[in-house]
Amino acid sequence: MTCPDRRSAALAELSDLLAGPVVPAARGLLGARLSAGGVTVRITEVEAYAGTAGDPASHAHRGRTPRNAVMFGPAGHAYVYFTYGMHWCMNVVTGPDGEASAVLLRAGEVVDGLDVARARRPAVRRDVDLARGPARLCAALGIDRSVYGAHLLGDGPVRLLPPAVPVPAEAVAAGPRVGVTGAHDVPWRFWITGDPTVSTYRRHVPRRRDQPVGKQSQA
DNA sequence: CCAAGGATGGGCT
DNA sequence: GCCCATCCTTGGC
Repeated sequence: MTCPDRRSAALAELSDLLAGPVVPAARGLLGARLSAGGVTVRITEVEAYAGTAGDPASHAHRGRTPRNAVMFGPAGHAYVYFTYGMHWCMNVVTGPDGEASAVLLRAGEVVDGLDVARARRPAVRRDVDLARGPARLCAALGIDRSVYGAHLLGDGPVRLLPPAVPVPAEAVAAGPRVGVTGAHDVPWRFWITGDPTVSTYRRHVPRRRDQPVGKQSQA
C-alpha cells in the first residue's frame, strides 16, 4: 500500500512537470498510468506537439479554434480529437495557461481491466496490441468526445497517475513523430525502449504507388 | 511477413 | 474540396 503523502507528492511533481516545457513533460508521461472506463493503461509511447511555438505539426499551429481551444488553457486537461471519420485520440495539455502545447498518447500497456479492454476491442488478438496506437489506446479506455477538456489530475472519471515505477532516462528512446508531414528532423516521439506495446514506426508517405519504402522498426 | 486501399466525418484553407 | 497526429482487412509474396 502506498503512503498518502508520498502519493500526493508524486502527483504534485507530475503536475509541475506538465505545467513546464512540453518535451520534459512528454518524457515524464512515460510510465505514468491513465485510468478510464474500468481500464488502466501504463503509457509507453508519446509525442510532443509545441502548439503555436513554430511547430507546423500541431493542431494549434494556425491559432485558436473551437476544436483546439483546450490546448490554450492550463496543463493537465485532455485534448481529445476525432480523426479519419472514426477514431478518437487523446493528448495531455502541457505548458502555462495561454500557451498551446500538448502530448499525444500513442501507446500503452493494459495493466488493469484487461477483460474489459478485450471486450471493447474484439478485433484485436494479442494483448500487447490492445492499446498500441493512439486510436486503439482511446478505444481500449472508452475515451471519446465526452472526455474533451477533462481535468486529469483530480478525482474525475479519467485519471492520470504518476508512474508506479519511474522510467530511467536511459530506458527512453526518441525519434521522429509518426504521420507528420513536415518536421522529420524533430525527434519528439518518445518511447520506452524495447517495450512490446510500442507502435511500429512508419515514415509518412504521401499517396504514391510506385515508390516502395524500406521497412523501419523500433530500436 | 508486408504493402495497399477502404472506411468515414469533421475541420479549416 | 481537400486533408488528415488511423485502423483493419485483404491479397501478394
